[in-house]
Formats: sequence, structure tokens, C-alpha cells
Amino acid sequence: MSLNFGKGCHLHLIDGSAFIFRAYHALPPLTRKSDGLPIGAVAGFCNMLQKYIEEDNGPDAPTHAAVIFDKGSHTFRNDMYDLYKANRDAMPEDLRPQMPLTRRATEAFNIACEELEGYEADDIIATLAVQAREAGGRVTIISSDKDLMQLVGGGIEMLDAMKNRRIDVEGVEEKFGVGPDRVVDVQALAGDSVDNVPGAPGIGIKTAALLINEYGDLESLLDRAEEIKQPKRRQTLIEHRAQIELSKKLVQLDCNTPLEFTLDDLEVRDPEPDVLLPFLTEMEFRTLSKRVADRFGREAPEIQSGPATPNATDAPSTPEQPDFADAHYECVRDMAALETWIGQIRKRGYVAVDTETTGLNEMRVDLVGISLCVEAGHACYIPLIHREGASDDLFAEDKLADGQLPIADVLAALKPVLEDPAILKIGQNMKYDAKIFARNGIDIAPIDDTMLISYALHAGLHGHGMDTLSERYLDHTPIPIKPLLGSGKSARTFDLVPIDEAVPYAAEDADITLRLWQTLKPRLHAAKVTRVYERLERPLVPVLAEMEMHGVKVDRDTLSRMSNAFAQKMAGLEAEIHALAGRSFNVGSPKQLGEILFDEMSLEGGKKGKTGAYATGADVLEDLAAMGHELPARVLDWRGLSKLKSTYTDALQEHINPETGRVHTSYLIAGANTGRLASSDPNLQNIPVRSEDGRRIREAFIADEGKTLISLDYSQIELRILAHIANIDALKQAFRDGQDIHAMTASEMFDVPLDEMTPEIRRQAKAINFGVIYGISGFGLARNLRIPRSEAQGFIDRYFERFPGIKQYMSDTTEFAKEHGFVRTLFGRTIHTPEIAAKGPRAGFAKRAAINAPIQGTAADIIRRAMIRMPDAINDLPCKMLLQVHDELIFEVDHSAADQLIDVARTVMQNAADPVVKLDVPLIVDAGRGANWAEAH
DNA sequence: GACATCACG
DNA sequence: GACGTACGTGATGTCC
Repeated sequence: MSLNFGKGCHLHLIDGSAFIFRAYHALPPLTRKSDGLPIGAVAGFCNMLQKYIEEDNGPDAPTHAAVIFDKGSHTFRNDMYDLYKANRDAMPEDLRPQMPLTRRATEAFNIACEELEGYEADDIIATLAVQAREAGGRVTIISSDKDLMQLVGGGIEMLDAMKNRRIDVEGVEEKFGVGPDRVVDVQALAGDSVDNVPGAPGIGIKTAALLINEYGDLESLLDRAEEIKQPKRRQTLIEHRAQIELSKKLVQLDCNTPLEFTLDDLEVRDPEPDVLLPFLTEMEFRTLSKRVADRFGREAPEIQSGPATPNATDAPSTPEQPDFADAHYECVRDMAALETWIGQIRKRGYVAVDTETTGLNEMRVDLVGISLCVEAGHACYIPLIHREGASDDLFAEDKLADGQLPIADVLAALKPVLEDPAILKIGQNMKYDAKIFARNGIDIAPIDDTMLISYALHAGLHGHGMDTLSERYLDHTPIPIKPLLGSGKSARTFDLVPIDEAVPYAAEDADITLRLWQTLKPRLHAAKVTRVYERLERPLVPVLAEMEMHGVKVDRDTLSRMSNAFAQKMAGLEAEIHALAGRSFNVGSPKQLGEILFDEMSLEGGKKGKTGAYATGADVLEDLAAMGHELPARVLDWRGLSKLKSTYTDALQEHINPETGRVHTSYLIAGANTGRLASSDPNLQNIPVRSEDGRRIREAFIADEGKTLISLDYSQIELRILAHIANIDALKQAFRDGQDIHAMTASEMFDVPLDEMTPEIRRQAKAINFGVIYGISGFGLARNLRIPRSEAQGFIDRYFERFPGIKQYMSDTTEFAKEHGFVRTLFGRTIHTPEIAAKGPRAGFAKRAAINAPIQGTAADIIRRAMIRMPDAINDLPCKMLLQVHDELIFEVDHSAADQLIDVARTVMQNAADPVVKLDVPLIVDAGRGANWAEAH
């Protein structure tokens, strides 16, 4: 018996995505007890649906209802504007597998569930709402999305379920300053940072409403823009007309989406107990199952496996883990055994994975074996290419050890599992394993990483290597690898370790990883770092893996020529130095140099350090040179060349991969306490730039043929963050006005007008600005500026007088650190400061580190966000992101697309804080390009 | 393996 | 009143 939709009918349209995200963020990361499947969002979603159904609306009750979902991320709006919603964070990995389950939940509750490829949920809602209105019915849209407000009126209202508030025409006017019919006009002008709708720069909702009310509508406004009195506003509207018109198209909902159902199909139906209850049981929602069963007057279904109820608010506890002594480690030697393991993984939905390789260089080593673990104490090792050492016959080829599955068969069998979006792969330092798998044709995803979980939880407390974590959190010392591999002459690679020795070691690594995951993952929520882990750590893994694997092209000949030139110059200098010293000695030995300078030549200023050796650092030698001494001056020259040669021109050549002809660095994600990355093997974050000689090394970093290098760097990002965090109006205004911040500081401090600024005064102010970021001290500033300590202290006092907010920030931060033992960045990254309670000089260090960490860390968070969003943004361009140097990203791009890339990448970087943090200062990104890094920078 | 030195942000 | 000091990293060469 079907009711045709018409007068007297009441349609409810529920914004499904909004429900899901609210459920996801409102609840701790619950997992299904029996197998660990992430289920928190589904639980919250079901609770909301149940509440919705239970609500007694009386005569207002809906006759028709539907939950509307988004489908896919690409819509017709992306075709109009490729940056549409480009600011959005990727969906958290533990939410992704829950999306299909929310559809199933909707169906289980017997509510119509609709979505349409290429359209947003909002468009479907708009189409249905308009159809319903035309049919003479009433509509309630359950959502608080302001984009839907344009639909309100004539029987359509919205309901903000969160605040339980109805939004009618007056509500819309309150929000936008215009009626629903003009909402799109206001949005087109004001733009939207969340959806990345550009709008008109400098015009917000207030101004937009004012203009629309004055001119009637957007089209009249734009046509008559010349009449606007305010010159800036007039110019903005004329200049950005196209952008405003595009914005209007982006925010305008499509009321004519091609739907394959009618309103009549949405008639409200009661849930079927025989459908709903089994679904809730399968999800293991105990409390909710009982509540639903009660309403149906049925017996509550039995749920064996425990309390993963949607009402549980405390973090799930770590399951009981068997003693390591009782662990069972298996060697997989035939396909049947492998299939059994794969079956267990599929049943579970997650697996801890570890790879064994012939070395540590991910770009060169071979995969030797794979370990898997699905349950604490139960793991396996799959040997792949272990060899028998040919110790008897020096000339015999090592042959493959018996009893190993063909590597191709194993990889083919594991690939579907490792790439299955519904199976979580857990690892310790997954970037390493991901790269090994990638080189073997497997794109492993989704992943969890115990190293990164620990980093989000414990940065500043201890390291995040597996041995450390195992000892601290599992009270177990892992089997050391050293005895297996030997050392010195007898060293061997893992493929030469006999399989029966390899199994316990390798399988244990996977076991430990799984146990760490069970122990640490549930702690993220209580420590309030789930977002940090989900949005700043985990998504970075594939991004960095790709950058590292792609590498940067380095020209060997350039480096080799420079090495030779340096060697010649050094030989000349060395002879000169020996002549000046009156004897031959090792110029590279600080100890010998100290003896020459201060004992034999009896120069002044010899100071011994704690080890009893003379200090011969650059500052000491510079002072001596300034006093007119030749020898220290020549040693400084020699050291400069020696550094460049050994660390750069020589060493970099060794790092050129013979297969790719490129240099592949490795980024440590969990190395620096502040959230910065660190680069190693080789370190490409400290390639010289400050000296002329050094900068030329960057000429060896080149673009491939037909391509060009692009460098984009944040201008003064840490000072901008300081201005925001410490809330310093003068600094914020200076950044908004695009002023020279060091000159402005100098002007404030020394009462020098900007147009009379000298480079020397500006230099001093610059040193102070940097000092502030580092937790300034009179001593440090004095040393840096080479001025008396009293004078430096005077500068600092004056600075704090002029910018009292900075002093306040410093004391607030150290107080916070003392009280809590940690500090946080704007994005919630937690950096522990255990030493803050120490006595003596250590407290000073800890204090300054605590002041610096939120600033340096926030900058690190911002560039991480940019990097994570970058692949999607530059997807269509013939380019690659190659390197990160703290506040700089380097790309390689086809000549033809260079301008486009700069546009897109700059936009991503400048908006990287949005929408989580609204900075009071703009972020500015400078760009450079060239055939090599020296030109691009 | 500790230490000093120096490259970068 | 003494302590000793700018923040965060990684690579290299000496020397024990």
C-alpha cells in the first residue's frame, strides 16, 4: 500500500556524510572485539539512526525519508575547478572501510539509502527537496551544512540535529544577511575556505550581504561594479569577476540531478527485526542490539565476544598477550600453509607484516623473506631466497636453500591481501617495507605503523625503534640480529642466515609489532593525538615513499670536477699551513691543531673543553684570524674545503644509484622530536647554500631532460607562527601588510624610522627575532652578535618592553610544560619535555626547547599537511615532488607545466593550515625555477 | 663509540 | 649566587 507523495506529506532528508563524520569524531576508535575491524563510526551512526527512529514527532512525523550519501570524491564541480575541495584532508584510513558498512546500516534500519556518481549528496538533497515542494509537501533537511541553506523556504526547512534547532528563512537571514534565494550570491562573493571556493579576496559574508542587499543580486552588482564607492572593493569585484562567477557555479546546488527513483520510493518503512538484529549482532553492538530487541519485544541476541558497544567511552584495553616463551613461530614452506595464513588474515581483517632484506638501502636490497602475525604469539616466516653459503668451494655459486616457495608465487598470493582496502597492514617503520613491496610490484595499503603511533604518543620521551618499544611496553628484549649477521670479516647478509635460525628472529619481529599495536593504538585517543597520527603521520608514509623512490638527478661529472679542484686547493693550503706551523701535522685533527696554536705558537685565547683539549671551533679561529694570525685563517679555508669535499662532492657521488642515476635519500618521520623530518643516507637537507663555494654544489642537482626544477619555500614561517601563537598585534599587522619584518622590529626597538634603516641595525633585529624563536638568552644573543652580554641583555629587555606578548608566551609555555610535562603545536602534536623539572643547566635547555617546540612543530605540521595534500593536487601535471627541506619543497616538472605547477603547489602550501587552524597571518610562499637547484632556490 | 666540527632550516 | 646557555637535525674525521 503505497502513498503517493503530495500535499500533507513530509519528507526527511538526512545528510549521511555529516552523520558519519560526526560519529567518527565523537567516538574513540572502537574496534570490533572479535577481529579488530574499526567500527566506531558505524556504531555512532547506528546510534544516531536509532535515536532518529525512536523520536516521537507526533503530527510532524515524516511520511517519507532517505539518507543521502556522497559517492566518490570527483564531481562535476571538479571539472569546473580542479582545486574544488582541494583543501580537504584525505579520509582517515580507519574510516574508509567503515563507509560501505554505513550504507548497510541504513538499509538494515530500512531507510532509503541513495547516492549518485559524480554528484554530491547536497545535489541529490536539493533535487528531492525541490520535487517535494513542487508536489505540495513539506521537507526537513537534517544537516547543518550552510550550502543547503539556499533551499530553505516554501515548505523546506533544515534541522541542525546537533543543536536540535530548526533553521527557517529567518535563520538563514541571520546567518547570511540575505534570504535563501540570495544565499548563493553571498557565498559566491565570500568564498569558502573549507570547500576551497575562491570567492572575492577580502570580502567576507558581512560585506557580501551588504553589497547584495544594495544591488539586489550578484549579476546586477557585477554589472554595476563601477558604481561602488570604496576603491579597493570596486577594483576587487572588477578584477575577479570571472572567479566570482565560477564560485557561484560551485556553490549553486544542482536541482536536476538525474535520479533513478521517485519520491514515492522513499516512503517511511518500519525496520524488519530479522534484518536489523542480525546486522547489529554481526557488528557486535551489544547495548544497541538489546535496545532494539526490547523495542521489538524480542530476546536480545547473544554476542559472544565482549563489550565493543557504541556506548563504551573508555579506550579498549589491550587483549591478554601470551608469554613470548610460549609463542609459536612457523616456517611457511608450501602453498597450502600460505593459503591457511591468508585465510586467517582475511578472517581477521588485519595483519602485522615485516620484511627481511639483504641490507638497509631500500632502493638496492633484495627481499629475502616475509613475516606475518595475526595473533599475539602466533606468527610465521616465509623464506624466499635464502642461500646455502658455498664455504667449501670458493668458486661455486651459492645455491638457493631447499624448502622455499618460489618468490613470484608468494608475492602473487599475498598481493591481493596486501592491497585489499579492507585489510589493515601493521608494521614497524612501514615506509621501509612499503618501498620493498613497491619494488616488487605490490602497493601495500592501508597501513598502520607502530613507530608512528609511538611517535605521536611519546615524542620527546624516548626513541621509537622496535627494541626500545618492546622493552618499554612489552617488557621483552627482542632477539638481537647481530649474532645472526656476524660482524667484521665474518659478516653476512640475511639471505645467508640458515632458515631455521632466521625463523624465530623474523617471526618474532612481526609478533612484537602486533603486540605493540594492540598495546599502543588504543592509547592514541586518551592522549588526544588520534588526529595527529591519522592526519600528520600515517598519510605521510606513501607520500615520502614515492618521493624517496623517485629520487633527484645528480650529475656525477660536476661533483667529480669540484672534488678535484678542492683537492688541489687543499694541498696548497696544507703546505702553507705546515710552513706557518714550522712542522708537519694533521690539519684535520683539532687536538694537534690546538697544540700547535696554543702550546707551540703560544697564541692567546686557548681554552680547554671538558675533555682537556683546546677548543678550535670556527669562532675561536675567526677571533685569532681577526687579530692578524695567518695560520688559523688558512685552517679555516682548509676546513671549508675539506667539509665540502668529504661530506658533499665525494660522498654524494657514492650515493648515485647506478640503476636510476639518481640520489635517493631516506626521510625519518619519527626522528626529530618537534615533528620535523630528518633526511639521511644521504642527508639532502643540509646541502650548502650560505657560502658561494658551497652553493655551487647545488648546481650538481639537476632536472631531467625536458624538465625544470621548482623550489617553493615558506617565507618566515616560524616568525609568522610566533606572531599568531603569542598573538602579537604589531607583528601580525606587519605580516598582513607584507612589511620587512626584521626592519619593522628594528624600527620598533631602536626608534629608527623605516626609511632611515641601516643594514647593521636590521641585522641585529634579525638576530633578536631568531633568538626569540629559540628561547632567547643574553648570553646566546651576545655570542651571536659578538657584543657584550650587558648590551645583549639590554636589547632583550627592550624587545620585551615593546612586545610584552612574547614574554607572556614564553612564561605561559614553560609554565604549561612544567604542569603537564609536554607542550603542543597548534595542530595538537604533543612534544614531551621531561627535563623541564630537572635542576641545573638541563632545566635551561628544556625550557628553551619547550619555547621552541610549538613554533618549530607547528611549521612542521603545516608543511606535512601540504605534502599530504600535494599528490592529489598535482596529479594531472607531468611533475614529481622530490625533496623537502623543512620549509621548502622541490619539484621536477616538464617545462610546459612549470607555471601551472607553481600556481597549484603554492596554493596548497599557502592554505595548508586550513581549515583546522585559522592563522591570523597569511602564509606566503616564494617560488624559484631553474635547470639546477642553485638556480631554482 | 665519543667528541668536535660544521653543513642546513 | 652559581650554573652555563640560543632551537632542531646528520655526516665526517680523529682518537681511544
